Amino acid sequence: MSTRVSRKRPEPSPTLRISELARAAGVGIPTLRFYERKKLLPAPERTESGYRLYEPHHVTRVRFIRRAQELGFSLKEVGSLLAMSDGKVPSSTEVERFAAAKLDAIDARVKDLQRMKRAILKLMAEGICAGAECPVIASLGGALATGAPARRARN
Amino acid sequence: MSTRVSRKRPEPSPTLRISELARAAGVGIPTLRFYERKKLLPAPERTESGYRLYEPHHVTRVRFIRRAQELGFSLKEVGSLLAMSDGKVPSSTEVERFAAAKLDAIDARVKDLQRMKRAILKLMAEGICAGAECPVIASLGGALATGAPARRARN
DNA sequence: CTGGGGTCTGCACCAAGGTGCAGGGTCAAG
DNA sequence: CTTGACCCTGCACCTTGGTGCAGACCCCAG
Repeated sequence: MSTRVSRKRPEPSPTLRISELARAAGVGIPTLRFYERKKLLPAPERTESGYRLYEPHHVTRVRFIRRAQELGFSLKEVGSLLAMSDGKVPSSTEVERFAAAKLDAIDARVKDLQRMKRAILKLMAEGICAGAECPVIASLGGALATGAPARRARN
Repeated sequence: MSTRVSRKRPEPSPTLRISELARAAGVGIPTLRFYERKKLLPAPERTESGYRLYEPHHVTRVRFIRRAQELGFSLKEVGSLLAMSDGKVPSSTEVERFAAAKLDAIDARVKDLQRMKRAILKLMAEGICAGAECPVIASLGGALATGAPARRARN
């Protein structure tokens, strides 16, 4: 395994081809091409024959994408985060506004998760609840009796 | 507004028709029919002419679905949570195992979010980082130098 | 120089979670 | 009894985030 780089290329050029990056980052090959189309990965160097040549830090980048996704960020948002970290971003104040917004979003998400956690714990402590009275649902579905905000309504 | 229920129906039957539920819960009408098909909402009563008639607690239920989704639960998972809270669930131990798993998942998510938050704060404190060295990426994308776990690899 | 991997491109397809639209029934008001 | 707002069903379509597949290079070993 991996003897392919073998004695024919002992130079300090630790490039990866797509299958190696895929394996290292734990994703499929089509996914990498997909990320490239979506500009989440830069178009990599190519060999003369057109094979993509990645560098080790791309592994980190791809893993970051996956982790961020698991945290509930869309690929578009991940792209913004990456652009931010790449320093390739419009204005510096914009960076800060974006980052601040992200922080708020994270805090809100954490709070909601903790609310749900408490509700689940309560549920387990009290036994199964009946119908509409369930604390889990009430804790997150509650309109707070402040009337309906009503964000959308089409068709 | 809502004079439709007016003097023609003063009985203690506070039913909602679909547009009212949609408005109250902040979703579109097709979404409600979609949830019904997906068994997230029970098939409601109908009028003689086939109009759906919801009850007030359905508002809570729909709001719960949306909140849970925002927290990163899929509709399938939300369905399990709802089934759990409805008490319509296979075995009681299964409930607990599911709930425990959810709690673990929530904890993990919170931890990652907090990790990302710290990284963003650091990023803001230190100014924009360069390329692969970015603390945001490193904090979440890091393979921990333990070699590649390599979960998937198709095509 | 032939075979078996690996890779390329483009296109089709998938699942989730909806959204929109046509064609038709319902119902209260004017 | 017509009009307009609402509702019904079914079907098509959309976006996101990928997967899979065909057809064709590339490349190294035997």
